[in-house]
Amino acid sequence: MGIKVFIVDDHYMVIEGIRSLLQNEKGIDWAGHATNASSCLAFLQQQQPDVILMDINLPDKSGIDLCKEVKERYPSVFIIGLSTFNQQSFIQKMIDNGASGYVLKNATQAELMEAIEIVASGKTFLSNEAALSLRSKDNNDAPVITRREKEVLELIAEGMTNNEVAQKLFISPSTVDTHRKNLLVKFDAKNTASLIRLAAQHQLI
Amino acid sequence: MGIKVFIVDDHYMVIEGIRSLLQNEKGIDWAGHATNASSCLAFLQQQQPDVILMDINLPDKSGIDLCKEVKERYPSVFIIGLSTFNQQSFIQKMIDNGASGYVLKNATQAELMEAIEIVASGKTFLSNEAALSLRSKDNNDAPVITRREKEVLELIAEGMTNNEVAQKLFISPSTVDTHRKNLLVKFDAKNTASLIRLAAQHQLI
DNA sequence: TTTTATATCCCTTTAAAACAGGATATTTTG
DNA sequence: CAAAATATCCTGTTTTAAAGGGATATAAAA
Repeated sequence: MGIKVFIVDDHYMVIEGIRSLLQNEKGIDWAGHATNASSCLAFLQQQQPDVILMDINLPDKSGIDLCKEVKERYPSVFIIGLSTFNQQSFIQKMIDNGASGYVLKNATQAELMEAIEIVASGKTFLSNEAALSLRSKDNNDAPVITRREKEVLELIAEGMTNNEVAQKLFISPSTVDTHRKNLLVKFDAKNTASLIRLAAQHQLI
Repeated sequence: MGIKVFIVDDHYMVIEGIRSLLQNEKGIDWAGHATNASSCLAFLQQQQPDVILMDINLPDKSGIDLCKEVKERYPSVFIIGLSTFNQQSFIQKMIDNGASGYVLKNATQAELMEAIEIVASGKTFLSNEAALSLRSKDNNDAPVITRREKEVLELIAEGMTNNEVAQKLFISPSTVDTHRKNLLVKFDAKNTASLIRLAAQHQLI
């Protein structure tokens, strides 16, 4: 009875690749795969694997959100983030949301196996590049913004004015203005243009 | 003697996935793989496969440029673009540079096989989604902007006002305003916020 | 060569954002 | 519980952007 591994990735070729890398490993049992967040959650209602390899980009929901949801419902399942992007913000968010590891898609079989085994034992695994990225100094961290501020930010990014955002959220235009002011301060942005650019760079919109 | 297929992709898992998908196909011979453009070119000096599956994102050079280079030197080699991105501009550029097909990474084995066989016979293959994307009117393609407009756009994204941009570029604020108006029209943006978001989404800033 | 695209410049009015400087109620958390 | 964070709302003023309407010179393409 090996480690039961499940995969969520919207790319069939990546699923096949991982299956191919793991199929001859004795310590690994293939639990199955999903190509989106909802079928992953549906699968988990039936059975829980030991480790989930989870892509960050899924069609219906971000892997970052899915990670949080899965860990809330099934805390005993360990999650390894899987991505082509070696971005500090992604890695940090996955870890924050309960992931036990992060592996890049250009990882070798040995690296993948190492990650699965370490994570299954309850420890944390970061691939070399991911660990480096987390430690890098040119760490232009995204500012911490509240849920409400994020809502407002997204609506502004869609082109809405303060009044429109206010109507949409059933709050006063003054409140929207305040959130906006706080966003400018938090991002150290001079105006809306730089605010949206910074937010986009940090993948917040 | 089947169709000799070579793969260039920087993701080991994708290479494994494709190899796994193709290994039991009788009409296919595995010619090898490369994880970057230069080792792909080095391989081609030794031997030429019939079909190259080529990722658009490579570490040293874009697949789009590599495609052009390969077709110039080895016109008899057929190339299939491979990408997670179903973006019209990418597909078009690959075709323009001599690719005979475009397949998304979430393609099934059947689709991949079909693509390889059709392309090897000298015809062109586009996956369903790619073909749709090429024909779609709600073309999620970046609008064509002039060099000057791009300059202005970048400065706006940095948080500069019209007056500041004008000073920087040694032109009148009125001119900056005109460029700005044209940018809003070209991007079909309601205001600066949506303009910057769209520009960021199209990797223009 | 004539059209088209690009880049430049101007005016006016209205709408929106930025800035300043408050206040209060409700959560969250140490 | 008390402090901190969050979310809500207010009155102003100043600055900037958006929308509408123009115009001219030049370079590139048909």
